[in-house]
Amino acid sequence: MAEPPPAARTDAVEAVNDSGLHAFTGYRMKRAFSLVQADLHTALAPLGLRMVSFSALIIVADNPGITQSRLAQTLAIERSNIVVVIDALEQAGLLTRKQVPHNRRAHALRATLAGLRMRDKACRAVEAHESRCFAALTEAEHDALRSALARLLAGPDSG
Amino acid sequence: MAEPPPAARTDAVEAVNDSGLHAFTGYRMKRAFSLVQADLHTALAPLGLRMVSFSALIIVADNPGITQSRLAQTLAIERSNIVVVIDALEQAGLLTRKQVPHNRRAHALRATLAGLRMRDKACRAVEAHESRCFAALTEAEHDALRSALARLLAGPDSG
DNA sequence: TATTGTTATACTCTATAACTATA
DNA sequence: TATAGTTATAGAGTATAACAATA
Repeated sequence: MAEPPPAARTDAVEAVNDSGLHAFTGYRMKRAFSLVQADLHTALAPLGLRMVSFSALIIVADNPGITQSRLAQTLAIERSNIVVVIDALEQAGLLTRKQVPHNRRAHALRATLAGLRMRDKACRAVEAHESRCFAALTEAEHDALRSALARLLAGPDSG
Repeated sequence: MAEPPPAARTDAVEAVNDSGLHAFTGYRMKRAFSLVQADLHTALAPLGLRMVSFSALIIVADNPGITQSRLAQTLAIERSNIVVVIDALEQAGLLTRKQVPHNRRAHALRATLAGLRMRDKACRAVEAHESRCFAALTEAEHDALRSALARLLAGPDSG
């Protein structure tokens, strides 16, 4: 290890040692996700979508007739918190809420034509965002990241 | 792939297709981090620490005399938001705020003896938490995850 | 004029409890 | 009794603006 150059003595306030924190994988996940999240927010904002409404739109588009409870369960958010998300998507004309014939409690969600188009447009925007965010990774690194995350999500009792 | 067992026919409401969402690495990061975050919260709660106060305690312990601004910068949070975190750690007797001799604006933060002990105890708890959370990964997978995250944090112009 | 710590504020995200209408 | 949707609310986390003291 070389000494720091003399020029750095006056203004280099001494680098902060954050190695203790970065030793934890969870902390790295937090910081990395924070970067991705910020860029995604920027990518979706012009479309009038937030992360959760984007996620909901995709699930509804791919699962016509899904109920709010099932949607909430799929997104791992509370039933009560999905309401305003669906409200916004419905008011934007991107999906419809209809009574289920044989269960008048449940509401069947379906993407409208505008919703399907928005889904496609948003997916293209998010794909571009991911290309930007993960550009520092090689294909192999990206694949390794994706499969490690999948393994975590599958749980400890799965291989 | 085997067919699902007949017993599942009646109650299996039809599996939800969430492949469109999981195609996005960012979504996997969100879900995986959410799991880790919840477990970490549980691990730190008995010690009276939150994630941000744990992080702050580590940085202060490893960087005696650091100012609040430098700490906030290191943790990538706003200066204004670090105040209550430091307040809590100070009131818990885990660190001290002292005037810096040649700059009466700045406050030098130092961990107390109790703070250093709490840091050690909390680190052991978090290490146990990470062992639990990442138990599904092989050593190689965990390393790949850590290095991919480090690459993301280093930015696109560093490889 | 710029920086450090601070306060106030607001907005998002998330979690819980409780209500209604159905089943 | 349990479920689906809803409302209200409270707690974190986060971001901005503005101020006093100091440089």
